[in-house]
This record gives sequence, C-alpha cells and structure tokens, in this order.
Amino acid sequence: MPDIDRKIEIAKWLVDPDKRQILPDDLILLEARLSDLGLNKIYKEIELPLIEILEKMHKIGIKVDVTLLGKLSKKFLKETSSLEKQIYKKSGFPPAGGFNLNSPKQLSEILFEKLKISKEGVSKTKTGNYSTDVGSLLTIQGRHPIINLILKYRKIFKIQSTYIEPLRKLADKNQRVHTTFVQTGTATGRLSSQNPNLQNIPPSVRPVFIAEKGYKLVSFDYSQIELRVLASVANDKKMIEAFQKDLDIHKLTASQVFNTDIHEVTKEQRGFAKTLNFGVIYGMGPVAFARSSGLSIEEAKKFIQEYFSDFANIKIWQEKTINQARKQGYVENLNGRKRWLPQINSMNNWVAREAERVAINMPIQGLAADIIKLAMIKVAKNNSLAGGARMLLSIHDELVFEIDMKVLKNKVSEIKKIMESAYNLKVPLKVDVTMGYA
DNA sequence: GTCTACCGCGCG
DNA sequence: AAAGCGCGCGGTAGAC
Repeated sequence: MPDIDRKIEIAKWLVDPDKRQILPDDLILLEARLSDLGLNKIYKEIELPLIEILEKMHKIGIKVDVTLLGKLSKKFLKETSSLEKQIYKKSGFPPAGGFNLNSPKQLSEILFEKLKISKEGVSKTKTGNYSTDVGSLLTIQGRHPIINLILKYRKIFKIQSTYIEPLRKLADKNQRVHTTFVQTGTATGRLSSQNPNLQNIPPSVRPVFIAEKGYKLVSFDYSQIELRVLASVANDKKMIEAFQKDLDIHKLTASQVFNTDIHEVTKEQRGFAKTLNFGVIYGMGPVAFARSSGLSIEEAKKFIQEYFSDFANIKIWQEKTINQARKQGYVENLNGRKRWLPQINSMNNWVAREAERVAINMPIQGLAADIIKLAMIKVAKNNSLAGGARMLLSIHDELVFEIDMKVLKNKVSEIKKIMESAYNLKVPLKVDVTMGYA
C-alpha cells in the first residue's frame, strides 16, 4: 500500500501542478477536490499504480562501467588541464589562476575588455554583462584564436563535472546508480529524474551504461510521439494521414510548405520543416524561428503562415485551446490532466503570450507523458518483468530495459507490442527498438 | 559554513 | 528585457 504522505503529495500536485496554491494536507478533502476537477481517473489509474513501479526502478538501478569511467576521467582531466594552459597563455594572463575560466563574469571581462574582442552580435545576460554562452562564442569565433579553445574546454569540462565524476561517486558496490524518479516534479505530468539525473545523458557518455552479465540493455523509443499526439488532438487530416502511412513527417511538412514533391525535398528544407514542427508544439513565433533557422524574420513569418494554412486544424485547435484557457483559467489534456494559467489574461502582453505558449504545449506534452506512464503500468502488470526483464529508465519518450539474453527476443516483441497499444490515438503509436543504450 | 540567484548547458 | 515547451545540475558570486 502506498504511503499516505505520498498520496497527499500526488493529490496536491494533480490539483495544482505548478504548486502555487496552498492546499490542505487532508487526503479526504484532497480526494474530493480531485473528483470535482475530473482528476480521479488519472489519480487512480495512472499516478497511484506508478508509485511502486518507480520505487522498484530506483531500487534496481542501472549498472555503469566504473573502469571505463575511471579511464575517461583521467583522459578528460588531462585534456582540460592542457586546454586551460593554452587558454591562459593566449589570454595574456599566464600562469593559470590569472582568472577563473569557469566564471562567465571573469571570462567576459577577459574577452571583451582585456582582449578587446568586438562585442558585435553578442547578447547580454540578465544582469547586463556580455554573454559567454555558446551562441555568443560562435559569433565571435573568427575574431580571436582563444575562442575555439574555450569552446573545447567547456565541452569537456561539462562532461567531466556533470556526468563522469557524479556517476563515479554515486555508483554502489555493485556498480549500479539509483536515480530517483520524481513523480510530482513537473507542471505537465512528466517525470523528472534526480541524484543523478539520468534523463539528460549525452550520447558520448552513454557507453558507460552497461548490462549485468548475461543481460542486454534495450531501448524502446516512441517515434515522434508528441507530433502524433498533436495530429490526433488537433484532428489535423493531413498530419493524421501522414502518420497512418508512416511517412517521414518532417519531409511531408517540407513538401507542404515548400510546395514540392515529397521525394524532391532537400536536406535543408527538411531541417526547416523539423524546426517548424517542433516550434509549433512550443508556440514558437517568427523571431525565434528566424533565429534558429537563419532566415530573416519576414521569411520566417511567411513559412509559419504557410504551415498553418497547410495544417489548418492545428491553428484552429491552438486558438480554441487558448480561448478555453482564458475562460476557464486552466488547460487540460485528453485525460483531464490540468494546469492552471492565472497569467493568461494578464494586461502585460509578454506575460499573457508566455501563458499562451504554455497553454498549447501542456495538452501535448502532458498526453505524451500519460501515454508512456500507461505503457509502464501495462508492462509491469503484464508480468513481462517477472521472467528476466527489468525496467530501468523512463526518459520522456523512451523506456530502457535490462533483459536476460535467454529471453531477449520474446521480451522485446512483447514490450514493443504493449507500448504500441498503450493508448488509442487517431494515429498509430510506433516504437523503435535499439540494442544497448544508444 | 549554508543559502540563493544567476549563468550556462545536457537531455526529451 | 524577453522573443520556443519541460526538466536537473555544476560552477561562481554574494548574502547571511
């Protein structure tokens, strides 16, 4: 039986996932609120069953190759210290220690005051300093040889300090790390992962995750789950058809907005279309689209317009969703999962626009989250796990299992099938299987 | 010493 | 000023 405090925590979170309201610690009262808000089904059929599943995943953990971690640590340490030396030399501040390379504030001073690199095209931070983020460094890359070294240094230092060292530290005697999946940590219904966060492991670090002897790691990825949800929820004919035919959705989008045959779509066109597709889910405007695609704002505007005239129902759905949010003060996904948006009627235009973007994103992200949670519950229920398969990680659109090689084939097809039938949309759900944690 | 805000960046 | 959603975390800097 789940702990009562955990139930209270979940109930409060379902009532107000942004945790802005002060709610009673009384489960009876909270459960009444859940009923009033139509959240009973999610509470009983998704969140409560998930408690023990997440607990089990935490206990099992995932194995890391500690020897490999040690080797990588040594290698990266060498590389960062070499880069460090070169950077200090070029900065005119040798020896090391002249300034702190990991301080954006100090680095900015060195680059723009001491070395007098032109600030043209460099954005500013919240506190008014010149930014040293990747984007800014890339725009000034050709202006001084030190920039390339800094970019390299940043990359390696990040891997070392955020992934390699913490994984070494957190591995237990069986070389396994035990992340905590936080059930009430997001405003959309997703899970989060902490201590360590195993939902943001970059590809270069993934090889350190391994299976126990006689087992294999297997990843099951939902293909384009958010776009499938969008197509289905917005009831967009063209997009639904594309998924029913299992077309390359970004290519199809490109063929629509560029008015060309789907077979003639160039790589570049597909790239624009991909940005557009994801941008639509996030409520991206012309400015952001221009910035991330390199188009002018005018061109970006035209493409967005073209997109919405090709996929007309998406625009209609977005407007309907925003209007409902204005009237009701909240948005909800198909399962009734809710998010309150008190700011949506703000007199401050920027604040209201921000709430509008949240309004059109939550029903999509939140339904995708429900789908993978339902899949987890069904897999667990089906006793798939009993005979040599363990669910280890849940990474938004992906589940990672550790499976006994003796039963590998059967388990893989079984799990894939369960995931693909976890929820009925107007389009099929598709799962890609990869051996290892790719 | 502990805290918080900020910067920056990894992932879906 | 910002100008695309959702997270967690390591580092610095300043307050206490």
